[in-house]
Amino acid sequence: MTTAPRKGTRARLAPTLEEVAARAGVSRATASRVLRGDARVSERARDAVLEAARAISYVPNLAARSLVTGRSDSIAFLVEETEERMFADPFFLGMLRSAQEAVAEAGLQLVFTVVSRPEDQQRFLAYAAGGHVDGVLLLSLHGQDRLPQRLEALGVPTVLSGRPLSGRRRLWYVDADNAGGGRLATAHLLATGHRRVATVTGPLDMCAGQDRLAGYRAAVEADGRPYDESLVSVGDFTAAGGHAAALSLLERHPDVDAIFAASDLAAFGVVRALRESGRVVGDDVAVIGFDDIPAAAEQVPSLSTVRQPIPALGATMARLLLDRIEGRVDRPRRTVLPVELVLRQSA
Amino acid sequence: MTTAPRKGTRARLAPTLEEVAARAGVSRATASRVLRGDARVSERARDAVLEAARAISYVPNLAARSLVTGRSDSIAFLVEETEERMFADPFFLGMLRSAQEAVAEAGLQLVFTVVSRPEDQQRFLAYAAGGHVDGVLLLSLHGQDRLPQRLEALGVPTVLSGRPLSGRRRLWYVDADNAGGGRLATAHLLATGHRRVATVTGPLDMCAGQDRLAGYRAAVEADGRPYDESLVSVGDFTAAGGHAAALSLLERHPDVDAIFAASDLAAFGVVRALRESGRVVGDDVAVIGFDDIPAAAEQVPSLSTVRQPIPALGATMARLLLDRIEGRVDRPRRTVLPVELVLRQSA
DNA sequence: TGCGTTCGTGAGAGCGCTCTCACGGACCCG
DNA sequence: CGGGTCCGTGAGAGCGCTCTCACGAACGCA
Repeated sequence: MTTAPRKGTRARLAPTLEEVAARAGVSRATASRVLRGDARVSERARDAVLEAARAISYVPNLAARSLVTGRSDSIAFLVEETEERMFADPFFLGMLRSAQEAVAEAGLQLVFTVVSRPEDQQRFLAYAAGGHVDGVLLLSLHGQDRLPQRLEALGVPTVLSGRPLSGRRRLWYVDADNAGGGRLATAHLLATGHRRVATVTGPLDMCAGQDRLAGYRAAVEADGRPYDESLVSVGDFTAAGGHAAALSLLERHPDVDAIFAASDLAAFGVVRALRESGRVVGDDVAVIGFDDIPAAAEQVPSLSTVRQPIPALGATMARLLLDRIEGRVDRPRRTVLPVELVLRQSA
Repeated sequence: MTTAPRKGTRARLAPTLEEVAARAGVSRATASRVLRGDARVSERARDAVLEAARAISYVPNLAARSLVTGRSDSIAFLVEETEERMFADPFFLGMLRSAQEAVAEAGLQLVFTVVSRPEDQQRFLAYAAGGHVDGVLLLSLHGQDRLPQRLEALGVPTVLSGRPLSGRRRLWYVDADNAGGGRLATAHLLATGHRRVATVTGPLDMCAGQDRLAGYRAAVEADGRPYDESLVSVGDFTAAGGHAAALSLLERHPDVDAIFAASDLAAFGVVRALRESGRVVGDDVAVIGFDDIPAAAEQVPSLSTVRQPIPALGATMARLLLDRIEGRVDRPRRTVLPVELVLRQSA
């Protein structure tokens, strides 16, 4: 096992189906049928093949299989963020978990890839289009990134997390009702007597950021107020971004009495800024976040927030992609899942 | 593009090398040479092939290539933890980042897989042994888990993060000097006048947990004191585990004046327990952690800790695996990287 | 001028599997 | 008892690529 492998060959010559078949005294075709679980095989042949395969530790060569079937039986979970941001945001964790479960249940392998630099994108494209995966679950799409279009053009089925900003004609996606959530949160703040309701947005090159802001604006205007841009401070879904955005907001409007933050992490940053300025969260200033990550309930004071159905989002993405790969669905489908306002101490 | 694909076929028939060659007016062999960057091709042929490939958006079928070369040009980064624990621990983040960079630099694709349930392990084994990856970087090996042995037996080169507890004969690994780190931290606590120096360990089914404890013990005995098991409280590298372990420790030994925690996350839990019991960290009780994750420096008070060279660990693992795959190294190699004591406010 | 050496190229085998097709035997029905 | 249907099986093609080998042209040197 530890003899130097010649370049380009496996260290150990792997047993082939041919050898299994010979050992079991059947043809390659029959051995293949048994190992793929085809029903029309006699019990005698089945036992012989399974025993032979076990005896020589046979593992099918997936490249050879893939070359014939055109399938790899694996799915990519692709996150276009730096590793740092991905690990910092429990949203990705929840999505990964639920997608992983759904994909595993279908008997496929989920491989997780993070693309943080432009050259990574090119390599991933060749990897996916080269047939290493049957489809891609793509998270965290920014701005005018054409990766989904390029994947689709190369024949790689792709399902996005979140509505893309552009080129949405033929793209498949699963999204939460971001605008509805923004409206819900803002309307609640207005209805509970707050007069100066501000918002710390997400990145505005992402649809989720835009939509949550649009929801805020809709709620403000539905309340018969003018939309005041100075009450809007742009963040980026991170705690640090939320903190900075809140500071600039407090400078412009020291009398702000409620803030809708476009993510829970941003809300944590907002809360820190408020506390540093001597304000009491939930009393002087109400705060509502977005996502309902587990940490939201554990904050002091606990964070009111708009709950995204993260497990359902991941599972729905995975199932939609699998249905598409199997040819059970053939026209681009977009799913929008409802959100829910969760009231705690901060509002 | 959106016509229903027949089961088992790609939605769009991908262009083949044959078509590129025909379009460029050369043979398949020459086209292949150009696309793989083989030097011995005339400029005229090269240009024609590249132009033809571009024109029809040719992407090589990696399954076909892999069938011939026996290589997939991708590496698995495998974490045997639940998704939650993996995301909660910045150690994995740092390892992923540095491994990803080293692998990308060599032109290979890194795929990241998390195995949290026993059935996942079986699927991964078939995936890896089936030739989808050329090697595996395996993190977070617990107890008697035989996965590395099984991978090696199936011909999949594997490099471990951390020395395995058993079957270490033929296994390759990269580790930090855990025992040395434990000794360093404990010796410092003893040298600075602390009289009741306790430890909150990691999981004792992992070598890192055992070794850091062994380092603690060695330092205690080197100081001429008896090794007192009641000063040892078993944790699991998590903050919650550290908190619980510290509570039970404080119950047994209210007069403890220094604690060596086997991970920074555990140290955070210890600090919280101390604070809850009214003790002042760094004053009443000194605390030293292990890892030096970024959050350690940001705590109040900032956490003294044993710094693991996380970027070097990940990069070394990746390079060792790549060297092995290329046949540049052929005998099992184990690398142990030095650690360093970083003193801050907590000790 | 003749022979060896390089260089660029193409023909063709074959990687390990799946899948279609054809075939023989067992079975059922009229 | 003959003609159908089924059922289990094997032969063989071929997926798209890489790589070895052989060949002719161009070049160097004696």
